[in-house]
Amino acid sequence: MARGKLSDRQSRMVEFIHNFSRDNGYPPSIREIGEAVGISSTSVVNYNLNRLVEEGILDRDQNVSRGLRLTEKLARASDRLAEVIRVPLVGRIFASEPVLLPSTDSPMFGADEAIDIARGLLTEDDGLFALQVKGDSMIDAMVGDGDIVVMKRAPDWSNGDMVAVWLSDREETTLKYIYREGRKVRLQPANPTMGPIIIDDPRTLEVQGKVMLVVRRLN
Amino acid sequence: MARGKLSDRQSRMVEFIHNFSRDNGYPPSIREIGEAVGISSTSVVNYNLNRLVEEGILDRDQNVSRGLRLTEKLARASDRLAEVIRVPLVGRIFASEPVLLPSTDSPMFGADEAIDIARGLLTEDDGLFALQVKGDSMIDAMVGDGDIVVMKRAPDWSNGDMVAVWLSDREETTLKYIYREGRKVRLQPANPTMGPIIIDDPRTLEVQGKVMLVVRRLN
DNA sequence: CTTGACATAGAACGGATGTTCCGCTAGAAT
DNA sequence: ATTCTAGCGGAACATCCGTTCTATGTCAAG
Repeated sequence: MARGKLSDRQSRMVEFIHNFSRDNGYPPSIREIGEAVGISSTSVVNYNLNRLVEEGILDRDQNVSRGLRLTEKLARASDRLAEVIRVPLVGRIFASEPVLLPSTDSPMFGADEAIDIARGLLTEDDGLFALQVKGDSMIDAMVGDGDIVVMKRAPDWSNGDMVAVWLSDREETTLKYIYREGRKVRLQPANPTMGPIIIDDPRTLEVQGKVMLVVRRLN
Repeated sequence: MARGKLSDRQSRMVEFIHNFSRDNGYPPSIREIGEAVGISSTSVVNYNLNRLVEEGILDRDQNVSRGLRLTEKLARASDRLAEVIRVPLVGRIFASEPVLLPSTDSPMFGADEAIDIARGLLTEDDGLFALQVKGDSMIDAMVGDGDIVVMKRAPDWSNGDMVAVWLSDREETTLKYIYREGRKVRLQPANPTMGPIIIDDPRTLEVQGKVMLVVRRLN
């Protein structure tokens, strides 16, 4: 798509059409577009609309009032199916306690809160749950107080995953990158200035979930 | 919704309006509705449309061609569009360079890439843009390499906001909580183990955006 | 039976809307 | 200098479209 070539007028037209359609439920007329972007002549609006059609940004229906719609990325409802995944917010995560895992059978049940995640941010959509971090104990994973961690129930992990682990001998939950190294396991903090933890006995380690996403809301 | 009271005609009208809007991107005209449901008279269509308005199923704009839209759940278009906000991903953010701000006029359409954010995660939806962090220089803000920062164009900030600032004397971009303290400005790292930076001369400080959201994708 | 509310049909009116044609200007190409 | 093209403005036109008015039929309540 050769879209860097839009003139200032054309950009404003596209933006106006988008906003108008969103606000009113139907597209603007040629004269409404003209008034919005400061064009007195309907023929000029018509001319630029046809340019936008050539650019592939717009579709038009001839001889139909308001017969235009934006294409592609600003597309309409039909393309927007299942764009949002609702992930249940099942609890909080402390350093001092194991992760409270949701019951396997009905993940949505019992959670009164949930968080919406756009589908494009996730590679999978099954077995997901979210936890809110409490306290500053996960700072070495660059995860702070109040951050939301979206995890996937993943009994079997693979090298390089960031996981939530419960270390039974230390009685501690942490978020680390995990690597298998022979019989041992290496837990690597996300903060590159910090050193790894080597777990000699893998039985003291329980992987409770694979971190898929971290979200921090401000204000 | 008290829709058991709808006549057969009115039900078909609602269904047709819904399908037509979905297929064409704009609502049907009165005559198109009439033809679809087998009504020869425009006044009868108009009459039944007004009935649907009374039922709360339809909204109409007077004297506007195709000036109607379905309300409630049938209004897929407006609902779905509101669920996801597409934020343009306008560039990357380094410690060593000022933030590349999007052109003020139409931020939506210059960027080739974009990131979807569920509406519930954001409190506002205007003037947003996203930057991908490059490098580990923002680790004191608990923001790592590859993280995506959603910002709002905000020339005027208020105490406690996390902002992206360009420090002209240090030639450095950082993410910090910002507080006005008399004539000075205090920049507080998100990491509580680190101390603040005090800026004596606010003219060496340029607030380039207010951070609304930080997203970290793993795998 | 009469009345009145409701639903429908048809026609006409006026405004809204897309289309087309003509003329003008600025700038690049020849 | 001349030609060509892209872009713009204005006006006229035919049609699309919402609105309104009148007339007709149905049906239940009085």
